[in-house]
Amino acid sequence: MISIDNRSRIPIYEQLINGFKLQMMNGVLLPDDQLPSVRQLAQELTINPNTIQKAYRELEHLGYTYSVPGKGSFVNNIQNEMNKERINMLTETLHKTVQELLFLGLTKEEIIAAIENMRGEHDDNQTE
Amino acid sequence: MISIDNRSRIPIYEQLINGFKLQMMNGVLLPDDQLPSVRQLAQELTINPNTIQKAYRELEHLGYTYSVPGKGSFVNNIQNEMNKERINMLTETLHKTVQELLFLGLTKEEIIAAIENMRGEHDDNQTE
DNA sequence: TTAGGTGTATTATATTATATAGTACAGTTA
DNA sequence: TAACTGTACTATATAATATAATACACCTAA
Repeated sequence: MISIDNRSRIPIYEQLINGFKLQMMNGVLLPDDQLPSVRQLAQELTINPNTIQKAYRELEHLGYTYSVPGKGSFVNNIQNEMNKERINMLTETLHKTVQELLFLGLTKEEIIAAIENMRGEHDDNQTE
Repeated sequence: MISIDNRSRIPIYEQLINGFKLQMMNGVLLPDDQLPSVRQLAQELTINPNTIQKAYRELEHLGYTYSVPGKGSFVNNIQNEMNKERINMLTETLHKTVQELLFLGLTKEEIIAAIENMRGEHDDNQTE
């Protein structure tokens, strides 16, 4: 279930978009899986249906889903492309982060050692 | 000079805060250095003095600066603490980024290789 | 065929954060 | 004294966001 933080600066509709994107990336939502209906999700999360609608409209516009009036909203088959895009984003973040750590005095060796010591688990947090 | 992006979602006053923080971290602004006056900076950046004031108020509240009415705003002597805090933030970002890259199928070796190949320069971009 | 589900569109309103505008006052300094 | 500093205050404007209330067309199962 997607969780909403009402106190976040990120708008609700954008939290929804991010949440669904994550679920697609992580295989929780597979191609042609149906998303919750606008009204149902609105009721579950206690937010306005128009806000859900806005998120769904944007998800479809971004190519992540397709909507069939009268039936529902469904996941598009673009997992590979999404992963590539995501990897590009993360690689860029990695680059900037390492650059600044280097500037602050850490050495490459220290940074690499930190990575070596990481466990292989996945952290399912939402970007703030 | 601090640059402002009027199209960013980050409010101007927060861009100012981030900009000054960066200048302190990078040694551009040293302890007891004077910040530009509210009115002068407002004129240079073509933004309202109240917006500058808000940023300065927040910077002081966060402990990064101290203000003397009639004299000006000055940098506090907390460089070391700031660097430590910044390193902690960056390390956490590094951790999350690597975790997600691992989840997406990259190997530790690939990630480390990417870091090895980085140049040691510093990228002075502002967080989006 | 009908009832109840689906997405979609529209208009109006409220709320909040942000930014601007204008003014004022007290302290500092040359 | 004049011109600079920070600071405070009220008012207004604007944009983004969220809610509210309808309405319509489509689909599906009873």
